Amino acid sequence: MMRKKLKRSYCPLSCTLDLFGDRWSLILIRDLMNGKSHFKEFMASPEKIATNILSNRLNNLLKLKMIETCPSPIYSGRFGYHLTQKGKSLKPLISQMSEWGLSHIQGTK
Amino acid sequence: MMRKKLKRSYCPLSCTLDLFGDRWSLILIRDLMNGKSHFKEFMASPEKIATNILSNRLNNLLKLKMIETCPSPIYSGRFGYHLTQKGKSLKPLISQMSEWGLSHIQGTK
DNA sequence: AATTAAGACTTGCAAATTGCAAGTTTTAAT
DNA sequence: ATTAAAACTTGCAATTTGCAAGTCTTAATT
Repeated sequence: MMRKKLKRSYCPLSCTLDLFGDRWSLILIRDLMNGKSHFKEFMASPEKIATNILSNRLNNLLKLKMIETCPSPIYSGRFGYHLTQKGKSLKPLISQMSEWGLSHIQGTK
Repeated sequence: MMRKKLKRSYCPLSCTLDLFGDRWSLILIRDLMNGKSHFKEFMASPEKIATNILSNRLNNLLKLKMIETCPSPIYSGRFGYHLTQKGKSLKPLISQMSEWGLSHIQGTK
């Protein structure tokens, strides 16, 4: 599991990091924002997440209500994941972080 | 150590997470932005970072040139840490993350 | 000059998390 | 009825974390 003890303090920054301050959660949110919605699609991203981590992070994001499952329009009987309003609200944060990377890290694109 | 293999991909978001996408680095940056500069001061924050982690993260941030050491104006012979221009450029990101926490996480203040 | 103390780390080690490979299960197409 | 693909789960070794205790400077006190 990702982390059990919630809230190291009442600081909003620290609390946010407690929720998804790991190396993978925001990568998934990015993929969801780019229209991905299936397990296989997340696995295809260049960062190469392991299946157990992917499964764990998706469950965590579900628990946090950042994403929801819905019947897949592609694979009948299966379902896909998509961002909730709460998940979508991370857009500015993702953008900010991407922009920082673009302007401060060599070789990003 | 924090992580050895740099760059899971060339995505600016992923690269940024590779640099300081952990539970502590941004907490330290926050403290530095709030004027803290000594080991002891970082330890006094409510999140209660362990000394080995603190030491490790400070070194990482030094290596990344997000912070610099400088002769301490308080303790002669000692030194303090302070943000470089690059470190200060994280301000919008920290703000964005804090604001998100404030408006989406119960009990933050 | 010797002793004490505070600041800043370092080390050791157990516990938790991560990553990789391999195995399962479920639904769907042939 | 078989085969295949998607979506997980399990096992396990390696890495990272967190806590306690110890060390090493420099600074102040006696």
